[in-house]
Amino acid sequence: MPKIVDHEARRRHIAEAVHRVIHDKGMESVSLREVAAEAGMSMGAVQYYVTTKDQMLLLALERIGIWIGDRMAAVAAHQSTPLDLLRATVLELLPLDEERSYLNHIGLAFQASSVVSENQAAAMRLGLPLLLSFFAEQIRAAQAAGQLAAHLDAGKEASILYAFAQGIVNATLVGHYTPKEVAALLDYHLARLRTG
Amino acid sequence: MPKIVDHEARRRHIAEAVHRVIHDKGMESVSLREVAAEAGMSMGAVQYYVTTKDQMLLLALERIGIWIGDRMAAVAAHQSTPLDLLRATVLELLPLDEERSYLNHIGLAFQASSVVSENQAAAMRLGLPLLLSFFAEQIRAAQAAGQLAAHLDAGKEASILYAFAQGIVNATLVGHYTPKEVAALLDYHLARLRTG
DNA sequence: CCGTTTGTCATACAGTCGCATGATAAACGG
DNA sequence: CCGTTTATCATGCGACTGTATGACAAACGG
Repeated sequence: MPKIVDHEARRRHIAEAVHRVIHDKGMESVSLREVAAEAGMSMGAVQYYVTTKDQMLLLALERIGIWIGDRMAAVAAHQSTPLDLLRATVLELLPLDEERSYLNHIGLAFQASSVVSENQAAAMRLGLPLLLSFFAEQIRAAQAAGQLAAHLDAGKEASILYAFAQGIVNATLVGHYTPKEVAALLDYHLARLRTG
Repeated sequence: MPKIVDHEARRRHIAEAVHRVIHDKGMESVSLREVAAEAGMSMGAVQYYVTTKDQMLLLALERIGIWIGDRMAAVAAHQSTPLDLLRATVLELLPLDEERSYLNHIGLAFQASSVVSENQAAAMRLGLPLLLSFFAEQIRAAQAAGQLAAHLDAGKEASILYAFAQGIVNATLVGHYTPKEVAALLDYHLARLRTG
């Protein structure tokens, strides 16, 4: 068995096991043993790819970032107008189906964990500016296309839009909103930014 | 020593110790021993007031709700116009100083924990509608007073405002915004809701 | 003054934790 | 074919976990 193993695949496999444990039993019950069992491998094998628990969590966190990035890129390739793209991108961040709910669930756990672990906080901060500048860029494009009002501050609107999305995620995961209400709220907000 | 003890005070004392542990070392390192040490009492004494760990966390969570409620009530007593009150109330929820940062830090940890514990999720859901309806009421009052545009949907605006606040909290706790930027964002958003 | 309640404490329990170690086997390079 | 590298494994270690239990002291009611 040894020698010919795809390290990248193994790491991804471990990261996904961490995700499942976080989702099913919460961040507090993430342990090397639990993750190893979930991944279907021995504890020693996990340790071979990840020397410490913090490293394991960091690996899982980075993979979440990649996952989100991939989803965003996929959406970006399929939309027509800047405003459609903006709307689709925000929707992509919201827990509107099982996969997005799963992703947000894990993201929220890491958000809380990040406040206490500087490593994780740093990893978390990596993706944020990219997302914000992407939002801002799309808002400016929509303004140029006459879809959004020209007087809007694109940077601030991007921040507000992102904050809105995160807040909705929190409330929805606790069970306060239904997917339908969430989409309606986003459309209501976007409508007010329109020209006219 | 026994017999003449203020049970309520003891429970509050324990809850505050839990808060400090969550804030300083994260939710994962909350244990009966750790909390007892933080509270300056023996483990047995803690167990006398709280029979299980879940109960202890629930107690700490309820106390957070009370704390926030008290802060909101205090603010509500000191403002003049509906719009001022609305603004002040939202600001009260944001991590603009050490105490509010402390409070939000703990709240975020519970938010993540709640997704896995139904008890905590239920407790979390308790305060939310109160806050949302308070926001909506204040928005309607501001509309009646001519401070906010009459065509706004008060309910949706309340939801958006709260989501915005929660999202800003997340980003700020990870270290992305400064208090000044946060306040500027809120004012920018409120300005667009104004009459005219 | 004495029995009962109320509060506190130390300790025991079985289980889990992160991490380290040494053995073992498979595939490689020579 | 053989030594080295790569990968996996089982196991051990001390520390810590949540919970249960029994002893014990202080204050009460009668």
